[in-house]
Amino acid sequence: MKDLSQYELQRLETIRQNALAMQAMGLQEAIEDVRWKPKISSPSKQRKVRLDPVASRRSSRRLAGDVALDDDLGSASEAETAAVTAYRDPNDVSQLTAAELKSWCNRLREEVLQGPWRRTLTHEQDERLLHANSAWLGPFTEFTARFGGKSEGPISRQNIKSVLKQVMRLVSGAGITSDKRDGVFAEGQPITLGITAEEVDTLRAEAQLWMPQERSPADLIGRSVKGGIVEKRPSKGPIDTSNGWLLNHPLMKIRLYCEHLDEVRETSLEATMTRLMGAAAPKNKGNAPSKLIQIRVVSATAQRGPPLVTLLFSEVFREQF
DNA sequence: ATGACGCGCCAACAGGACAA
DNA sequence: TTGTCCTGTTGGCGCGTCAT
Repeated sequence: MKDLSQYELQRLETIRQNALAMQAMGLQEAIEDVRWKPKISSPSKQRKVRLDPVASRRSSRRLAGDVALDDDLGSASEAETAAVTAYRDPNDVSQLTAAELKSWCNRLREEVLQGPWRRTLTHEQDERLLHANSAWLGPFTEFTARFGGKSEGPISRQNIKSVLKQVMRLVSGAGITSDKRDGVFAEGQPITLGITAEEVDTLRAEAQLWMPQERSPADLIGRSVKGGIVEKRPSKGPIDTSNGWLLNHPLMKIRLYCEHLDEVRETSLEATMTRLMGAAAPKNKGNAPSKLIQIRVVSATAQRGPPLVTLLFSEVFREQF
Protein backbone atom coordinates (compact mmCIF):
# COMPACT_ATOMS: atom_id res chain seq x y z
CA MET A 1 0.00 0.00 0.00
CA LYS A 2 2.10 2.85 -1.18
CA ASP A 3 1.28 6.47 -1.92
CA LEU A 4 -1.49 6.73 0.67
CA SER A 5 -1.70 10.15 2.23
CA GLN A 6 -1.41 10.75 5.96
CA TYR A 7 -5.15 11.40 6.04
CA GLU A 8 -5.98 8.12 4.28
CA LEU A 9 -3.68 6.17 6.59
CA GLN A 10 -5.36 7.76 9.59
CA ARG A 11 -8.80 6.94 8.21
CA LEU A 12 -7.89 3.31 7.66
CA GLU A 13 -6.56 3.15 11.22
CA THR A 14 -9.85 4.61 12.54
CA ILE A 15 -11.87 2.06 10.57
CA ARG A 16 -9.66 -0.74 11.87
CA GLN A 17 -10.05 0.46 15.47
CA ASN A 18 -13.83 0.64 15.03
CA ALA A 19 -13.93 -2.89 13.64
CA LEU A 20 -11.93 -4.16 16.61
CA ALA A 21 -14.17 -2.30 19.07
CA MET A 22 -17.28 -3.73 17.43
CA GLN A 23 -15.84 -7.21 17.52
CA ALA A 24 -14.91 -6.80 21.18
CA MET A 25 -18.54 -5.92 21.91
CA GLY A 26 -19.78 -9.01 20.11
CA LEU A 27 -21.35 -6.99 17.33
CA GLN A 28 -19.71 -8.76 14.42
CA GLU A 29 -23.01 -10.35 13.43
CA ALA A 30 -24.77 -7.02 13.53
CA ILE A 31 -22.06 -5.52 11.34
CA GLU A 32 -22.61 -8.25 8.81
CA ASP A 33 -26.34 -7.56 8.92
CA VAL A 34 -26.01 -3.90 8.03
CA ARG A 35 -23.13 -4.28 5.60
CA TRP A 36 -23.96 -3.62 1.98
CA LYS A 37 -25.48 -6.57 0.16
CA PRO A 38 -26.80 -6.72 -3.38
CA LYS A 39 -30.56 -6.47 -3.29
CA ILE A 40 -32.53 -9.40 -4.56
CA SER A 41 -35.29 -7.71 -6.42
CA SER A 42 -38.47 -9.57 -7.02
CA PRO A 43 -39.53 -9.77 -10.64
CA SER A 44 -41.58 -6.78 -11.63
CA LYS A 45 -45.20 -7.45 -12.39
CA GLN A 46 -46.02 -4.82 -14.93
CA ARG A 47 -42.73 -3.57 -16.25
CA LYS A 48 -42.61 -4.45 -19.90
CA VAL A 49 -40.19 -7.12 -20.88
CA ARG A 50 -37.97 -6.69 -23.90
CA LEU A 51 -39.54 -8.91 -26.55
CA ASP A 52 -36.33 -9.31 -28.42
CA PRO A 53 -33.84 -9.99 -25.69
CA VAL A 54 -30.46 -8.76 -26.76
CA ALA A 55 -27.40 -8.15 -24.72
CA SER A 56 -27.26 -4.67 -23.25
CA ARG A 57 -25.74 -2.11 -25.57
CA ARG A 58 -23.70 -0.96 -22.63
CA SER A 59 -21.07 -2.78 -20.76
CA SER A 60 -19.00 -1.25 -18.05
CA ARG A 61 -17.54 -2.22 -14.72
CA ARG A 62 -19.88 0.20 -13.02
CA LEU A 63 -22.99 -1.21 -14.73
CA ALA A 64 -21.77 -4.71 -13.99
CA GLY A 65 -21.77 -3.80 -10.32
CA ASP A 66 -18.04 -4.03 -10.07
CA VAL A 67 -16.29 -2.14 -7.33
CA ALA A 68 -13.25 -0.05 -8.13
CA LEU A 69 -10.38 -0.98 -5.89
CA ASP A 70 -6.93 0.42 -5.68
CA ASP A 71 -4.44 -1.82 -7.44
CA ASP A 72 -1.92 -1.11 -4.74
CA LEU A 73 -4.05 -2.99 -2.26
CA GLY A 74 -2.30 -6.14 -3.35
CA SER A 75 0.52 -5.28 -1.03
CA ALA A 76 -1.66 -4.16 1.87
CA SER A 77 -1.85 -6.02 5.14
CA GLU A 78 -4.91 -8.19 5.80
CA ALA A 79 -6.39 -5.72 8.26
CA GLU A 80 -5.93 -2.83 5.85
CA THR A 81 -7.41 -4.79 2.98
CA ALA A 82 -10.38 -5.81 5.11
CA ALA A 83 -10.94 -2.20 6.12
CA VAL A 84 -10.87 -0.97 2.55
CA THR A 85 -13.03 -3.85 1.30
CA ALA A 86 -15.61 -2.98 3.94
CA TYR A 87 -15.74 0.52 2.49
CA ARG A 88 -17.59 -0.61 -0.61
CA ASP A 89 -19.90 2.14 -1.72
CA PRO A 90 -18.42 5.62 -2.10
CA ASN A 91 -21.96 7.04 -2.20
CA ASP A 92 -23.14 5.50 1.06
CA VAL A 93 -23.06 8.68 3.13
CA SER A 94 -23.56 6.77 6.38
CA GLN A 95 -20.06 5.37 5.94
CA LEU A 96 -18.34 8.68 5.20
CA THR A 97 -16.26 10.59 7.66
CA ALA A 98 -17.26 14.20 8.35
CA ALA A 99 -14.69 15.56 5.96
CA GLU A 100 -15.67 13.05 3.30
CA LEU A 101 -19.36 13.88 3.63
CA LYS A 102 -18.64 17.58 3.31
CA SER A 103 -16.49 17.03 0.26
CA TRP A 104 -19.01 14.59 -1.25
CA CYS A 105 -21.80 17.16 -0.83
CA ASN A 106 -19.65 19.96 -2.25
CA ARG A 107 -18.94 17.91 -5.35
CA LEU A 108 -22.59 17.00 -5.74
CA ARG A 109 -23.73 20.62 -5.52
CA GLU A 110 -21.04 21.64 -7.97
CA GLU A 111 -22.26 18.93 -10.34
CA VAL A 112 -25.85 20.14 -10.13
CA LEU A 113 -24.68 23.72 -10.65
CA GLN A 114 -22.97 22.64 -13.88
CA GLY A 115 -26.29 21.49 -15.34
CA PRO A 116 -27.76 23.08 -18.49
CA TRP A 117 -30.79 24.29 -16.52
CA ARG A 118 -28.64 26.98 -14.90
CA ARG A 119 -28.07 28.72 -18.21
CA THR A 120 -31.75 29.72 -18.21
CA LEU A 121 -31.27 31.81 -15.04
CA THR A 122 -31.05 35.58 -15.21
CA HIS A 123 -27.97 37.24 -13.74
CA GLU A 124 -29.93 38.20 -10.63
CA GLN A 125 -31.28 34.67 -10.13
CA ASP A 126 -27.83 33.19 -10.58
CA GLU A 127 -26.34 35.60 -8.04
CA ARG A 128 -29.07 34.69 -5.58
CA LEU A 129 -28.39 31.00 -6.10
CA LEU A 130 -24.65 31.35 -5.65
CA HIS A 131 -25.15 33.35 -2.49
CA ALA A 132 -27.42 30.68 -1.03
CA ASN A 133 -25.02 28.02 -2.17
CA SER A 134 -22.16 29.52 -0.23
CA ALA A 135 -24.36 30.44 2.74
CA TRP A 136 -26.59 27.46 3.55
CA LEU A 137 -27.07 24.99 0.71
CA GLY A 138 -23.94 23.18 1.93
CA PRO A 139 -25.28 22.35 5.40
CA PHE A 140 -28.71 21.71 3.88
CA THR A 141 -27.21 19.14 1.52
CA GLU A 142 -25.18 17.48 4.24
CA PHE A 143 -28.16 17.27 6.56
CA THR A 144 -30.50 16.01 3.83
CA ALA A 145 -28.04 13.43 2.53
CA ARG A 146 -27.37 12.11 6.01
CA PHE A 147 -30.77 12.47 7.74
CA GLY A 148 -33.29 13.38 5.02
CA GLY A 149 -34.58 9.89 4.33
CA LYS A 150 -37.15 7.67 5.96
CA SER A 151 -36.79 7.56 9.74
CA GLU A 152 -34.15 10.25 9.45
CA GLY A 153 -31.83 7.95 7.55
CA PRO A 154 -29.59 8.67 4.59
CA ILE A 155 -30.90 9.03 1.05
CA SER A 156 -29.42 7.98 -2.25
CA ARG A 157 -27.21 10.12 -4.44
CA GLN A 158 -29.85 10.13 -7.16
CA ASN A 159 -32.44 11.30 -4.69
CA ILE A 160 -30.40 14.16 -3.24
CA LYS A 161 -29.39 15.24 -6.71
CA SER A 162 -32.98 15.41 -7.92
CA VAL A 163 -33.94 17.33 -4.82
CA LEU A 164 -31.03 19.73 -5.13
CA LYS A 165 -31.86 20.65 -8.69
CA GLN A 166 -35.41 21.62 -7.83
CA VAL A 167 -34.38 23.36 -4.61
CA MET A 168 -31.79 25.42 -6.46
CA ARG A 169 -34.42 26.53 -8.98
CA LEU A 170 -36.68 27.57 -6.12
CA VAL A 171 -33.87 29.30 -4.25
CA SER A 172 -32.85 31.29 -7.33
CA GLY A 173 -36.38 32.58 -7.76
CA ALA A 174 -36.55 31.19 -11.28
CA GLY A 175 -39.24 28.79 -10.17
CA ILE A 176 -40.19 25.47 -11.69
CA THR A 177 -41.77 24.75 -15.04
CA SER A 178 -43.51 21.73 -16.47
CA ASP A 179 -44.18 20.76 -20.03
CA LYS A 180 -47.60 19.60 -18.93
CA ARG A 181 -48.83 23.15 -18.37
CA ASP A 182 -48.00 26.80 -18.98
CA GLY A 183 -46.53 29.16 -16.44
CA VAL A 184 -43.86 28.90 -13.78
CA PHE A 185 -44.37 27.77 -10.20
CA ALA A 186 -42.99 30.13 -7.54
CA GLU A 187 -41.37 32.41 -10.08
CA GLY A 188 -40.05 35.50 -8.32
CA GLN A 189 -40.60 33.93 -4.87
CA PRO A 190 -37.09 32.81 -3.97
CA ILE A 191 -36.87 30.52 -0.98
CA THR A 192 -34.48 31.72 1.70
CA LEU A 193 -33.14 30.11 4.84
CA GLY A 194 -35.60 32.11 6.92
CA ILE A 195 -38.63 30.26 5.51
CA THR A 196 -40.76 28.51 8.13
CA ALA A 197 -42.15 24.99 7.97
CA GLU A 198 -45.64 26.48 7.78
CA GLU A 199 -44.66 28.61 4.80
CA VAL A 200 -43.22 25.54 3.10
CA ASP A 201 -46.51 23.74 3.64
CA THR A 202 -48.36 26.64 2.04
CA LEU A 203 -46.04 26.34 -0.93
CA ARG A 204 -46.66 22.60 -1.06
CA ALA A 205 -50.40 23.24 -1.09
CA GLU A 206 -49.97 25.76 -3.90
CA ALA A 207 -47.86 23.19 -5.71
CA GLN A 208 -50.61 20.61 -5.31
CA LEU A 209 -53.01 23.00 -7.02
CA TRP A 210 -50.51 24.03 -9.70
CA MET A 211 -49.43 20.50 -10.68
CA PRO A 212 -51.31 18.02 -8.53
CA GLN A 213 -50.21 14.55 -7.65
CA GLU A 214 -52.84 11.93 -8.41
CA ARG A 215 -53.52 11.74 -4.68
CA SER A 216 -52.80 14.80 -2.60
CA PRO A 217 -50.42 14.45 0.35
CA ALA A 218 -52.68 13.72 3.32
CA ASP A 219 -51.47 16.64 5.43
CA LEU A 220 -52.47 19.09 2.72
CA ILE A 221 -56.02 17.91 2.08
CA GLY A 222 -58.51 20.64 2.86
CA ARG A 223 -55.85 23.32 3.07
CA SER A 224 -56.98 26.60 1.58
CA VAL A 225 -54.44 28.61 -0.38
CA LYS A 226 -54.75 31.47 -2.78
CA GLY A 227 -55.36 29.17 -5.73
CA GLY A 228 -58.18 27.24 -4.06
CA ILE A 229 -58.61 24.28 -1.74
CA VAL A 230 -56.55 21.12 -1.88
CA GLU A 231 -58.82 18.17 -2.55
CA LYS A 232 -58.00 14.53 -1.95
CA ARG A 233 -57.97 13.83 -5.68
CA PRO A 234 -57.74 16.57 -8.26
CA SER A 235 -60.84 16.69 -10.44
CA LYS A 236 -59.27 17.64 -13.74
CA GLY A 237 -56.24 19.10 -15.43
CA PRO A 238 -52.60 18.06 -15.65
CA ILE A 239 -51.14 15.59 -13.15
CA ASP A 240 -47.65 15.35 -11.72
CA THR A 241 -46.88 11.90 -13.07
CA SER A 242 -43.51 11.91 -11.33
CA ASN A 243 -45.30 11.17 -8.04
CA GLY A 244 -44.16 14.31 -6.27
CA TRP A 245 -40.63 14.63 -7.59
CA LEU A 246 -41.54 17.83 -9.39
CA LEU A 247 -42.36 19.83 -6.27
CA ASN A 248 -43.56 17.96 -3.19
CA HIS A 249 -40.44 15.95 -2.39
CA PRO A 250 -37.98 18.87 -2.75
CA LEU A 251 -40.24 21.09 -0.65
CA MET A 252 -40.54 18.37 1.98
CA LYS A 253 -36.75 18.25 2.28
CA ILE A 254 -36.69 21.99 2.85
CA ARG A 255 -39.37 21.64 5.48
CA LEU A 256 -37.44 18.89 7.20
CA TYR A 257 -34.38 21.11 7.33
CA CYS A 258 -36.44 24.01 8.71
CA GLU A 259 -37.76 21.74 11.44
CA HIS A 260 -34.24 20.60 12.19
CA LEU A 261 -33.06 24.19 12.60
CA ASP A 262 -36.07 24.92 14.83
CA GLU A 263 -35.22 21.92 16.99
CA VAL A 264 -31.64 23.10 17.36
CA ARG A 265 -32.85 26.54 18.43
CA GLU A 266 -35.40 25.13 20.88
CA THR A 267 -33.15 22.52 22.48
CA SER A 268 -29.50 22.55 21.65
CA LEU A 269 -27.25 21.33 18.92
CA GLU A 270 -25.88 18.56 21.11
CA ALA A 271 -29.36 17.32 22.09
CA THR A 272 -30.51 17.42 18.49
CA MET A 273 -27.50 15.58 17.19
CA THR A 274 -27.67 13.04 19.99
CA ARG A 275 -31.28 12.34 19.06
CA LEU A 276 -30.44 12.16 15.36
CA MET A 277 -27.65 9.73 16.07
CA GLY A 278 -30.23 7.57 17.78
CA ALA A 279 -29.32 7.98 21.44
CA ALA A 280 -32.79 9.35 22.24
CA ALA A 281 -36.13 7.91 21.17
CA PRO A 282 -36.81 8.71 17.55
CA LYS A 283 -39.55 11.24 16.99
CA ASN A 284 -41.20 9.27 14.22
CA LYS A 285 -44.27 7.65 15.62
CA GLY A 286 -42.62 6.06 18.62
CA ASN A 287 -41.03 3.18 16.77
CA ALA A 288 -38.05 1.48 18.30
CA PRO A 289 -34.77 2.66 16.83
CA SER A 290 -33.70 0.51 13.95
CA LYS A 291 -30.75 -1.82 14.23
CA LEU A 292 -28.90 0.43 11.83
CA ILE A 293 -29.33 3.46 14.07
CA GLN A 294 -28.32 1.52 17.16
CA ILE A 295 -25.16 0.46 15.41
CA ARG A 296 -24.41 4.03 14.41
CA VAL A 297 -24.55 5.09 18.04
CA VAL A 298 -22.14 2.41 19.08
CA SER A 299 -19.95 3.20 16.15
CA ALA A 300 -19.85 6.87 17.05
CA THR A 301 -19.19 6.36 20.72
CA ALA A 302 -16.62 3.66 20.12
CA GLN A 303 -14.34 6.17 18.50
CA ARG A 304 -11.99 8.34 20.41
CA GLY A 305 -13.29 11.90 20.59
CA PRO A 306 -16.72 13.29 19.64
CA PRO A 307 -18.89 11.47 17.08
CA LEU A 308 -18.10 12.46 13.55
CA VAL A 309 -21.46 13.84 12.60
CA THR A 310 -21.63 15.93 15.75
CA LEU A 311 -18.27 17.34 14.80
CA LEU A 312 -19.49 18.09 11.33
CA PHE A 313 -22.69 19.87 12.29
CA SER A 314 -21.06 21.64 15.20
CA GLU A 315 -18.79 23.22 12.68
CA VAL A 316 -21.70 24.06 10.42
CA PHE A 317 -23.84 25.56 13.13
CA ARG A 318 -21.08 27.54 14.72
CA GLU A 319 -21.10 29.42 11.45
CA GLN A 320 -24.86 29.84 11.45
CA PHE A 321 -25.82 30.73 14.99
C1' DA B 1 -19.65 7.43 -38.89
C1' DT B 2 -19.93 4.39 -35.23
C1' DG B 3 -19.97 2.44 -30.76
C1' DA B 4 -19.32 2.86 -25.79
C1' DC B 5 -20.42 5.18 -22.03
C1' DG B 6 -22.43 8.65 -18.78
C1' DC B 7 -26.24 10.91 -17.39
C1' DG B 8 -30.99 12.94 -17.01
C1' DC B 9 -35.72 12.09 -17.01
C1' DC B 10 -39.72 9.63 -16.02
C1' DA B 11 -42.79 6.14 -14.44
C1' DA B 12 -43.22 1.75 -12.24
C1' DC B 13 -42.31 -0.63 -8.35
C1' DA B 14 -41.17 -1.95 -3.37
C1' DG B 15 -42.14 -1.87 1.03
C1' DG B 16 -43.05 0.46 5.50
C1' DA B 17 -46.66 2.86 8.12
C1' DC B 18 -51.10 3.30 9.25
C1' DA B 19 -56.20 2.86 9.26
C1' DA B 20 -60.23 0.11 9.02
C1' DT C 1 -55.54 -9.17 8.62
C1' DT C 2 -56.15 -6.50 4.72
C1' DG C 3 -56.21 -2.48 2.02
C1' DT C 4 -54.52 2.12 1.23
C1' DC C 5 -51.28 5.70 1.34
C1' DC C 6 -46.82 7.54 1.00
C1' DT C 7 -41.98 7.85 0.06
C1' DG C 8 -37.74 6.30 -1.84
C1' DT C 9 -35.50 3.29 -5.29
C1' DT C 10 -34.96 1.14 -9.65
C1' DG C 11 -35.06 0.27 -14.56
C1' DG C 12 -35.81 1.73 -19.31
C1' DC C 13 -35.09 4.96 -22.70
C1' DG C 14 -33.05 8.67 -25.19
C1' DC C 15 -29.60 12.08 -25.82
C1' DG C 16 -24.91 14.08 -25.53
C1' DT C 17 -20.01 13.39 -25.47
C1' DC C 18 -15.85 11.25 -26.55
C1' DA C 19 -12.67 7.96 -28.58
C1' DT C 20 -11.65 5.34 -32.51
